[in-house]
Amino acid sequence: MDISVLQQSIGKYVSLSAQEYEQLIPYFTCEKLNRKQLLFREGAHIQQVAFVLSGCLRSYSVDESGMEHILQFAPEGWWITDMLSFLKGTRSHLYTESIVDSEVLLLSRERQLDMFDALPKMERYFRIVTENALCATRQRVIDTLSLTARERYLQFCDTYPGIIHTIPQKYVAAYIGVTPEFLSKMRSSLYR
Amino acid sequence: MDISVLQQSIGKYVSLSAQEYEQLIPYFTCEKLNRKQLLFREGAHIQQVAFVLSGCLRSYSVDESGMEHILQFAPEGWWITDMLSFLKGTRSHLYTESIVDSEVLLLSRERQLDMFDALPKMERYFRIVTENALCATRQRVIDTLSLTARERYLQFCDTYPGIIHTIPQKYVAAYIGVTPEFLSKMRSSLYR
DNA sequence: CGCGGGTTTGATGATGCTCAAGCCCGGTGG
DNA sequence: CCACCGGGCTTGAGCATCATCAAACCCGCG
Repeated sequence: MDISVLQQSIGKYVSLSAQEYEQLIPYFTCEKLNRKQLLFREGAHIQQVAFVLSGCLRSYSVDESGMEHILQFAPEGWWITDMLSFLKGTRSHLYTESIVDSEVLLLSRERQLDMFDALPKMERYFRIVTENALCATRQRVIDTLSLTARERYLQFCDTYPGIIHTIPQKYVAAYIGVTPEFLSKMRSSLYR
Repeated sequence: MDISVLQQSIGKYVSLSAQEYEQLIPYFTCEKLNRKQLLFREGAHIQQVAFVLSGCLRSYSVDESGMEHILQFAPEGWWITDMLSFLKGTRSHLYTESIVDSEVLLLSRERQLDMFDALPKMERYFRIVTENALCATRQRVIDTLSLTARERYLQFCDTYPGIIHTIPQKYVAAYIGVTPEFLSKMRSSLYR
């Protein structure tokens, strides 16, 4: 398996020797996912966090009326899991699904904590990754509070120029918090 | 100054010796804040994170129409700052204000990074605090996507039973994402 | 072909906002 | 003690945004 994507991500924040990278490998397991394959499902205890080597995943919740709401997209180089279930051991309220054929590295919480003791630099790496995720999520809260649906769509196009053309529009709608129908109407009024 | 609130917070996640707690003190500076006093303002480079010893703070943004949107409340025992400016050194888009007379400990990013090297347990502590903050913020995103304004209000009452009666209603409105007028109407229709 | 999922379009309706007025109440000065 | 002020909360009328529901369309795929 080619873990160079992970090495690149780690290398951005801490520097590990070749030997330390070797040491890292046994903590992870690799898994291939097909398009639309579920990695984690609602009701389960999520014990793993996934790092995307290739492809793209999404995590979403389904409300009581059956509507999906997307919490996160995870393209190549991103981490994804249900943090709440992963950290607290509660039952998950999220589904995590592969949008296209993907390859992920899985790391269990237990092994992650062992890793933190064995390789303190990895605790630093995850501290920074978590800080960045917190920033991004806070910005999203601000955006949903202060922007209109139209502005949130434009913001999304700005923030994720890469995936906008590779995923169904209805996923964009489920992320910015509107119905697919309304997104369609916004788009038709924008490009005219 | 009485830093037992901080010790209690740290003690929840890592165990420090009395000597290590002593070692910690010089990293922080203490500051008293009056009601409505601004700690950080928009446009500044936020170099510090604040830990609330007593009182309550809030961080909020002001959109171009002058409306305030509250990102976070920080009662006793909580950390607060503009993560984005604090981490990336960008100019802040947030105001951080003391709601009532408060006492905070300030920690600069520079000193925090020194502290991580001197006391790895504190890096672990902040890793966990950040993980928890990420969980909470993600839950908030889910709630704003899947709940109605009425449900978000009830959720808020549930989540923050303590502060609901100590802060102006308009702050609650600015947090859950409705106008003060509409919150008032929701409340009158709820309690009848 | 025909099927099915995604997207579009249109009519209608609910949710939540804007603006304006009035009220309540604690503080301040005469 | 009262008059007055100002900020926060309430109430109401009218309106904008966005959802719902239903129908049609498009297009890749079996």
